Amino acid sequence: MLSERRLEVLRAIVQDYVGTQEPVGSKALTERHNLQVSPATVRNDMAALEDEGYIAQPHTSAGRVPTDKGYRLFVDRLAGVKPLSKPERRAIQNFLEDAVDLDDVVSRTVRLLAQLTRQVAVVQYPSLTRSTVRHVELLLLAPARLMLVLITDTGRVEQRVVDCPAPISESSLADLRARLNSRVVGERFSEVPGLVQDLPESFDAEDRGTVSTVLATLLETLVEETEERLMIGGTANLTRFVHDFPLTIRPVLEALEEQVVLLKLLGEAKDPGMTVRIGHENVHEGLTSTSVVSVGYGSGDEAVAKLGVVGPTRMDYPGTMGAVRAVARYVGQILAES
Amino acid sequence: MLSERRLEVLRAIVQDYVGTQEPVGSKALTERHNLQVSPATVRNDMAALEDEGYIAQPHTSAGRVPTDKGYRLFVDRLAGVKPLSKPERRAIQNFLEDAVDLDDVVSRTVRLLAQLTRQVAVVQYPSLTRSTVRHVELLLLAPARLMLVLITDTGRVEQRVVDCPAPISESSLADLRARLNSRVVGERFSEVPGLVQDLPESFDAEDRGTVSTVLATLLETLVEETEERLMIGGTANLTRFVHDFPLTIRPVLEALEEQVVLLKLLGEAKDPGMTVRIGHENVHEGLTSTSVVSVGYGSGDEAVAKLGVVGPTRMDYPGTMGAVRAVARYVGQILAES
DNA sequence: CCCTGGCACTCTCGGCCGGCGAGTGCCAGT
DNA sequence: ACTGGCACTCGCCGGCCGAGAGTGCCAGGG
Repeated sequence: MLSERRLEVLRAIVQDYVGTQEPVGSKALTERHNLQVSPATVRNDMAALEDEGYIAQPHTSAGRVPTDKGYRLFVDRLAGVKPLSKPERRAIQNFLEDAVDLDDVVSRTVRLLAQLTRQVAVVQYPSLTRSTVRHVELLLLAPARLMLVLITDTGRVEQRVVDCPAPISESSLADLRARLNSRVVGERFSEVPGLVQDLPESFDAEDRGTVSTVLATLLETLVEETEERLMIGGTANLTRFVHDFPLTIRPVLEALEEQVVLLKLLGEAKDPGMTVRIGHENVHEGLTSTSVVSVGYGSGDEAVAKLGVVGPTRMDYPGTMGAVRAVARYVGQILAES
Repeated sequence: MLSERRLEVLRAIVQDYVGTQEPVGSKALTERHNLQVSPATVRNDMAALEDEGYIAQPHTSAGRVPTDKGYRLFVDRLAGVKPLSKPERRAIQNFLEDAVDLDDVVSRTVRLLAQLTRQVAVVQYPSLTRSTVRHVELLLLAPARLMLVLITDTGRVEQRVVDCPAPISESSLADLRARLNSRVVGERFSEVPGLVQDLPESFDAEDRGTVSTVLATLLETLVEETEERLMIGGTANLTRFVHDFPLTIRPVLEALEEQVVLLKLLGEAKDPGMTVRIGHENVHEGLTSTSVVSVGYGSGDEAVAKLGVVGPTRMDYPGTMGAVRAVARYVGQILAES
């Protein structure tokens, strides 16, 4: 067990290192933080912290640098979340309020997060697993070809072209449209399959094939749309670290281009509250020298999706966590209003 | 006027420099290309080329490097477009054929271009200026609130929520939906305003305000959607140049995040055929050390949008142009089929 | 037992120097 | 008009050195 002062030393090391980006030595520590002990004492503490694996020295006789384990202890026990200032919060709210549609909300959120944290921002589109059907529309494109449009309560619209096994009349289609909507509107996606299962039976034999095809496509769309989309931004912020790790930046950019990777990254954080994954805690090997701060956000009491930032392990955790949390809160608010 | 051999020397310099990324000297030139003259002669030619501004030396007594003007001459007069190999073309076709919808086509195209050219790929979504309305749908969300869904012949769907000045009945709405569609379906966007202008007059006074509001929203959507969206990819390829210009990469990444900038970039190329903008020919200051190769592509005989790549001025122009042209061709083909 | 001051040691970093080699410009000769 | 020769210019690389920062350890004192 580490003494109180040693924890304090670790905290000081993390803070200084994050601020200066340079290994921090014992003397500098005692000067900048009023630890009330001599450098020699701090050195002993540092040796102990190093034994425990919380800090490391890049080269013999250089200052110390926090390890992933050190950052972990820091965020878990030593640091709080730094709330944003009132003007900042107001700016967030104003900026998000001007959004005109869902795409705009997400894109504004990404820009906001990237700017606030000066890091790479990732925002998942609101999830559809918990969302409900607002409307299903069917349009005849050709005698045996129609378009299925699905509108969700989160404001997303998806369309699919359906090739029918047989031509269908406008009246039958209107019939199907009406019955379909009366059954599924307002229902959660997961409920839909059970609700439409018996629909084909109530149609004439000639239309039954088409109805089945339409329903199959609808269910398929629901499933596909449950797989999330996301938007990223602020990659230019990565260049701030180019001088330090020119060779680390490439795998990060590559990972960021793989939506699958990012979705998994966000998805891994099971906690609906804030999650911080530090360095090697990220399984994807391109991201082992980055940290990910993510949090769920939602339009109501439930979290519908996640957002977060990706940055170097040497990030300002309290500030970043504060920004992420605040943005998530306001986005949820905006979504609930619309 | 430059002699034939001097042009040949310039071509050799460009080719060697692009290949090696290092300033090329007179001796190396005579060895690698069989110019049939001595290094001394080449030196005289190089001095002449330098006087004319086609090449420059980074430092006294280093080899020569092409200038923007040199590259310009190279692409205009000295280089052809290098066609892709048959296996490459087949791979492109196969990869694009598997696309399931428009988003997928665009996303696959981006990945393909980025991979083929090992540069940053930019693909504009098919333009709507020349496209036509396939269907307009109106859905009642609340008594005085409805959703407008616009479907285009390129397969894009856009939706807007409309707040009406007064409640509207389902029957009036159905009436509006039918009349609206009978007028605009199949028409080009630019024609729509004139076609719907007098619609409000044919409705009862109570609905007239709502009809006007709906029409206004529709026209607004048409205009907004004429402003293009685009997708980019392959930014990780930028890191290949990080060692050479660590400070150049940041403005490039920033520019790439600004859709407006990219749209202007693609839009500036008036020629529907291939356009190459080299270095300072790009007005955006972040991109003055990059070249942009772009070309229009389309589903039929008309170009509906552009695609291209952004890379360092020291790129393999013939190869890049070949890849860009081939991809554009196949995308056009795929779009025409679907 | 914990803290402190002192001290010798290690290593990085920046500057400096000198040699090497690539590449050049010029000139005289064919 | 081309070529070979030659002197010259620099950038690059490796080695060297001194400064400075930081460390570990030890002996002494509260």
